[in-house]
Amino acid sequence: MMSATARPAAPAGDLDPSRRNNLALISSLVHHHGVLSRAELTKRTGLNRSTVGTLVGQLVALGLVYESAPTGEGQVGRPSPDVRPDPSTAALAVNPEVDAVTIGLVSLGGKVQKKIRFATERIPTAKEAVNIAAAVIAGMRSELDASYRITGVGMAVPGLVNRADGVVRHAPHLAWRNEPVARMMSKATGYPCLADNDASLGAEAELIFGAGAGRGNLVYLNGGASGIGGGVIADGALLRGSTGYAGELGHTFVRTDGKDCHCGATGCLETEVSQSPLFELAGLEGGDAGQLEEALRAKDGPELAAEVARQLGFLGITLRNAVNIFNPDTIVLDGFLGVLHSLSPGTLEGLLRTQALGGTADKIRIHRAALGSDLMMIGAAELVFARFLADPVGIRELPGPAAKGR
Amino acid sequence: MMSATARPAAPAGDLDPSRRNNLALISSLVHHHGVLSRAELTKRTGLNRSTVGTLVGQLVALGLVYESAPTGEGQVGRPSPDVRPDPSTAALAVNPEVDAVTIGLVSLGGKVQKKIRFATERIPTAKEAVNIAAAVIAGMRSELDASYRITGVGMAVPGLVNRADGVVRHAPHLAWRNEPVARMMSKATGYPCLADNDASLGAEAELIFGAGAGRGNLVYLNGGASGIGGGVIADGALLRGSTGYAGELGHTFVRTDGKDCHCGATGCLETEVSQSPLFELAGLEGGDAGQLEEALRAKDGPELAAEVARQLGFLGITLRNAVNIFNPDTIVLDGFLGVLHSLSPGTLEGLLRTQALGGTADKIRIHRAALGSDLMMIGAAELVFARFLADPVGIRELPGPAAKGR
DNA sequence: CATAATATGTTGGATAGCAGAACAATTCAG
DNA sequence: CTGAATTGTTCTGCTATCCAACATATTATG
Repeated sequence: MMSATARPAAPAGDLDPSRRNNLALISSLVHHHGVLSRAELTKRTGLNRSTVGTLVGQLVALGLVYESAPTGEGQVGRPSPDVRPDPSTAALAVNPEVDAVTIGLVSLGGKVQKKIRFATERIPTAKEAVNIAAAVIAGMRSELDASYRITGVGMAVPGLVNRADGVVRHAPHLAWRNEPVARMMSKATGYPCLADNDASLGAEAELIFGAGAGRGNLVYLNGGASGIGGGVIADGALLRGSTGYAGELGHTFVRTDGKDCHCGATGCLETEVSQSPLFELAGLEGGDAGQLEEALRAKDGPELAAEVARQLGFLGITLRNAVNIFNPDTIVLDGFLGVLHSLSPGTLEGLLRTQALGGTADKIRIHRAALGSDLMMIGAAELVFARFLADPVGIRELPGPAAKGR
Repeated sequence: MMSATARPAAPAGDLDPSRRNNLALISSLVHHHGVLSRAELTKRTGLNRSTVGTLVGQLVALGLVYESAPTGEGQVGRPSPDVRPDPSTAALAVNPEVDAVTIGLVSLGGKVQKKIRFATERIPTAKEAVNIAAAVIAGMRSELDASYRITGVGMAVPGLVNRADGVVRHAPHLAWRNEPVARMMSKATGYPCLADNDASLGAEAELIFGAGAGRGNLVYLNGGASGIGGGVIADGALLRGSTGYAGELGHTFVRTDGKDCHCGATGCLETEVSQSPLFELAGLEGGDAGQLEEALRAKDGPELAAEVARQLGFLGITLRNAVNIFNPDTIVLDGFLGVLHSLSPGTLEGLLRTQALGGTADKIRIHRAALGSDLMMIGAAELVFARFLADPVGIRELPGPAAKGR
């Protein structure tokens, strides 16, 4: 059996493409849903009972899922065993930031098993970030070898990243340029490694496990110390673009005669909307979004209200553009953008209702990010899982250290 | 053999999904390329020679393609017969505008066989547009029945259209609201009918047959009497959005304190960039983009240059946003936007080079639309073909008049 | 508490679609 | 005219799936 999916026959990984396809389908369903009975799997895939049986059996043998005793829920008929993602299959996640490198261990199913934040005194270079991550991973090594099957390392980097080759083209706040971080990380850890933009991965994580679960059109905006990052899920798939740099909503034009932005343009969202004036008004030196919100809620006043309104106005322009362009069902705001939104609930919704086209704005749900600080870990791990789940049997050909030239 | 593509098993149209998939693959390849030898088909699909043989045979029997004598090109070995789209399989295309309704006959392979522009004195209502089109089609009926197999009618409407149900939610320049045009057209003609936004269809047509052929990331902008429409191809697929209204780049924010737009917002591209001042400067009362360009080229002067620069500046802001968000490889400008661009070549490229992120702007090609006035016909027909090619065997279940309630 | 009804896992053919091998056809090179 | 190269054609075998019959486990019913 052979079904040529699109391009010159995918390098047949030993298995019939039909089988590979169906294996990937089932393992992805289980991974994304957490628990799914075999009966539900047959319904969702449309495959025959007997076929699902053999497929699940194969996945169990591969260590991707396991079957557990049916949770008798009072249904008539023979109970169907629960199929769950096998948490011993896992991926490592790395997220370099301005002031820290965070390393995580995420198991299949999207659960963060471990998270280590390594604070740095200075902004880490690419080499330093890789070394820190590699050292932490080396420390976990015996535990990993004993209890987990590590499928690879995923990196979430705040900047322009080419997912295909794992090169960071430019990460302005980290001052990285043309750093082949995936290759470096592979060499340092021995695991295959993939990298992508942090906000893109955040968007995917929110789509699969978070606020946008089940929705196919999601706009994700994250506000942090390193500016505003954006990721877009359009019609169920992450927007990548021709060279992989799509989704940079932080540089949407929002103001005529605005300030100069480091990107070369003027009037970018990122120059008008930032967290530093908020931290100042809150009387804080630094901290995370939660601390910021707490401090701001305590300190009320016209000055604060004006600043919040000003920033929300510019954010609203960006969202109005995004709604007209993407027609999303869900908008997810993370970091201090989520704080802004919750300080003045309804404001953004109101702006969209009057300014966006087609009167479809009423149906858009604006959420704060649901996954919190685990988001980047889950997103980065998903980078690895996605590739793994697409072909659970075939020999992985990630740009690992053992990979032959290409 | 069965491969569950994604959702609850596609309603098996009688045929094994694997076979259906491969048939669709081959017919699409032939449709998009025009001519393809059987040997090339085996290479592109990765399927076995023998399999391609049976598949092509089946498509010939279905009347989708035909094989013709090999064009001996001096290649060693047995010549491979050419496979071409069968032009007797065709679709009808309808494009209502402010001042006319255009009806076309487009055959498989994207060739416009016939095009009739029916000028109207007033802006047509939805009912009038449908009646005009139905009358023209009725006039062609005997010819159609004799020489063509019509697979359906596609409509390209300047406004927000829901492709799924063929309802025009709002077409401001036509003053249509919630018009179920697909259903109306089906009833009037007896053919299954589909409808979508004109610019979206233009983008698809340019992707498949025009300036963006082969590229997967394309931003299409069309400037006409009815404002500025946009369509985006992201990673090979048209951007649709949750309710099908994505791509409205004409309402990108480009100016603080700009004029009010009919959409409810201020400072939209469409309010700042329009063709009427250009026609005034050219001393024309009306006409198409070609006439406008000719007149403007004859009439030089600082006033004109200033207006062109002003409009290009705002267009540049929109493109800069679009480049940051979509990271496209191709930008296609149609209508008077194409004229603007060609009057001052290099201006937009320069703006993007300095203002867009990541230094990838150099690789972006900015084109004028290649397909000219046939564009909407081809795009609208493609709407029908796409559905037909996806399952050439299965009984079509378009919302035709014979379709049972749903 | 036994039996019926229902839903689901399991097993053994049957079928559809594709690959592969052997052979035939057609062209170019000398 | 012969050999090499390429591709169409035919036939056989394999694989993944579906289908039908049966087995199993639970709830509903008297």
